[in-house]
Amino acid sequence: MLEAADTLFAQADGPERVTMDAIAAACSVGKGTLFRAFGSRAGLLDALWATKIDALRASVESGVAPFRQETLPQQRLAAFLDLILTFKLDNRHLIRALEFGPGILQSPHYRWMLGVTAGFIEEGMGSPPEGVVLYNAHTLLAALHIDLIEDMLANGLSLDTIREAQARRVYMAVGITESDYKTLVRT
Amino acid sequence: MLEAADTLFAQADGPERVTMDAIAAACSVGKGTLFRAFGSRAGLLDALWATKIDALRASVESGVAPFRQETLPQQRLAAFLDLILTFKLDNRHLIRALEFGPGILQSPHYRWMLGVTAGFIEEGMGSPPEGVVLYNAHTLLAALHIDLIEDMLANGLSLDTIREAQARRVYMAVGITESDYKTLVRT
DNA sequence: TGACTTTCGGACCATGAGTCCAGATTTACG
DNA sequence: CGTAAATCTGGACTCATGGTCCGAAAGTCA
Repeated sequence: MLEAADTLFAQADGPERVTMDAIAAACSVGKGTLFRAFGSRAGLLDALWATKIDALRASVESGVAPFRQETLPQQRLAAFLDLILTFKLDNRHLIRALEFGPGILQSPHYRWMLGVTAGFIEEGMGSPPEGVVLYNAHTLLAALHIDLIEDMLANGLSLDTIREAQARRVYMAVGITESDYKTLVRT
Repeated sequence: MLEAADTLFAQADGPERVTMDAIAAACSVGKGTLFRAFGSRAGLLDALWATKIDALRASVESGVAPFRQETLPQQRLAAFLDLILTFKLDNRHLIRALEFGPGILQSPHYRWMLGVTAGFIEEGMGSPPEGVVLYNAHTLLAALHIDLIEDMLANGLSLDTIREAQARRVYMAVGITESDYKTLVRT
């Protein structure tokens, strides 16, 4: 049932074009059933997102590949954000639908990403000023808005350029110590 | 006419609650007239935004106060972003309506902000790697999404904390030279 | 088989953006 | 002025879409 919806989103040119009626039809099921199962459009999108994101979650939490404990937090963070980037591009229509609805920031999935990101940042920085960790985590994720990414891609930035700039930014957000920052500002 | 709409947005608790019918009624005008004047809801929002943003535009382009040529680009950028922050908070409902609609990134107003931001960054950095200026400009602005700001405010970060973190980030985006960055990464 | 419960599906409702045209208002002109 | 043409106005109407609801179908048990 989710698969049918997923296919529809993947094929459609815009997420707004995928109506609940269309999804119900694609599942050869009544609209009532669809709504009984997911409660609302948002619920359906959430459920879809959940199935998609489980792979990410698993690889991060089971500490394999670039996420083993020995790897520098900076590198784990960079790898994590890069993973999210490709994930979003792979599911751009679904993600677009999610990010245009209100309340993504409250969604458990976003909250999870935020927590992971903040964790890596905290590991990487010493004891940063109050709020900086959370701010940096939020803004790193904000740089991954699908709309923004696609706009950059459509305006001449290559995916690799974006990747590099993002990595650069990660090191800046995490790798610089407070004292480095202070000497920098003082000049 | 725009004033009436503005008042409605300011009073309503959510921008979705402000319907075109309501605006037409508040203007004591027919819906037809409203649509003839602005073309669509998006057009109306845009027109409203334009009137609001003109003040910002003027102060930045006329080079007064924190925007005189002598001021460091970093400081001008920080001042600019801070201005946008307060501007967005002052007009949160309107801005929310804009940012939830698709295509803000294409809007001339956003493009203007992007240009100004990128200009300051370029002034402040030497000759950064291809695409970094644009990337940094985009992501600095992305950190100002009203939804994000309000979420942070609702989760214990004070406005001053956000301001400080933002300033910090500006200096990192602009103030660090390429060689500083490289020695940093190498460690 | 027959009474009772659960689930299904699509007709139906509510809402809000955008259209359209009959009438009002203004302009043009003799 | 008076009248005809041109323009403008407002709100009734269409249309799309998320969400509800109820009669029917299917399942369950004795």
